[in-house]
Amino acid sequence: MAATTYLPVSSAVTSDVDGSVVVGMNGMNIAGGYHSSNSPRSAVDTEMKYLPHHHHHQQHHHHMSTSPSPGGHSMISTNPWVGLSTTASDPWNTMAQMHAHHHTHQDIKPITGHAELMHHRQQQQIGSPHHGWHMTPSSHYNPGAGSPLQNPVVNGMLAQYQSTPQLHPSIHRELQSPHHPQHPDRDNVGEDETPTSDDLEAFAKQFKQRRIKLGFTQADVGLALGTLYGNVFSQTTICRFEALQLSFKNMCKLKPLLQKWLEEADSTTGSPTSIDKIAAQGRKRKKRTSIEVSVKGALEQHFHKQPKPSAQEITSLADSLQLEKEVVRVWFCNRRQKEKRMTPPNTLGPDMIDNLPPSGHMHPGYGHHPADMHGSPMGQHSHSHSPPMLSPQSMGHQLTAH
DNA sequence: ATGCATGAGTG
DNA sequence: ACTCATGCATA
Repeated sequence: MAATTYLPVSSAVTSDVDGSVVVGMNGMNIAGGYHSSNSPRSAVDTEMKYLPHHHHHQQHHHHMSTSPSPGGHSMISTNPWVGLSTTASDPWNTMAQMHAHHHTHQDIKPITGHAELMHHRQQQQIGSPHHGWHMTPSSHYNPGAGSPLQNPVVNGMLAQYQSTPQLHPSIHRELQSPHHPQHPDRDNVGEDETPTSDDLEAFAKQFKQRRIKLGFTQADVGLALGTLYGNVFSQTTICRFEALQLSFKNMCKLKPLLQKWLEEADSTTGSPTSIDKIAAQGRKRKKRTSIEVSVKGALEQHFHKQPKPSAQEITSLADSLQLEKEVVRVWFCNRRQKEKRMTPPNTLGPDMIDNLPPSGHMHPGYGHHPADMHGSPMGQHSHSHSPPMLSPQSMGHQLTAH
């Protein structure tokens, strides 16, 4: 069933280039191993206690004033460090005030570091995959480690990258308008400008290869991006980038950063400086609910029939599957997102029968049919060149009419 | 490497 | 209430 547990969630930390770490907590600060010219290694497992007191994170936030908030509250935090009241609301338990949102933060980007080459994971204390509401601050292995990172840039945020929010679905990728501001004299730098799916695929592959050769872990890169530009990313994101498991748009956004990191990384090969650190503080987060395989199968089936079930369908479905409605809702959201990734999942269970087209013959690998559904923009990747990713965003249904 | 989750932004 | 970008916690 559903395991609903709340866990503490990390907090922000400020690491200094020279290895000093400053944690925003009362007398708590942990330091990880530091540099090691080349041999990354540093092991420090710090256990943090969950503090019912959220400090608040900042890390980055940007914001343009021009946000027409419906509520009529446009607030620009002049000082990112000012204590913003964290809406500590438990959507699952005590949902009450949902106003007073000062959206000035996204998910925080905790910095975890160290441990990589080695194979020591000491975490994992959960025996049963469900039940329990514990707030265990401890245990969290830290990926990333002392790696040859370099680059100062600390002190709060400076390079405020444009967060590339969905400005608006104005897509116009390959437009060769006669009036587009391009370089009169092209030598085509081949650097920026919307890459194609193939470019991304190629870059991702190259990136991964270089990264590994340089001896960096995905977590390292994520961290480095933070020290480099002020945008920290998790191991997850880097991993997804490499695996092309992000949306086209997201890939495009990240590429420049990773590209730059790559340049920096191998140009400075041999430069010490490493930072790592971690911190955890808390804010509660619902624990991951494990959905039984059988239930997943059922969800998949419904997904095929109706990718976007109505609120009520969700309710009844949740009821019949004995899951919280919210869990089901989120499941569908995530499932939909998956379909939109560059490397979409092949929705097909080994034996997912039951909805074959009347014609009765599908290829091993796909099945689909009515309903509409866009197609996966990009086939796994069979060189040649996959069809351009279409416009990310508003491609509700765009069949690549060949 | 991924499953489930959070939250900002949008309607 | 949904989409999207992201990530903690896991497997």
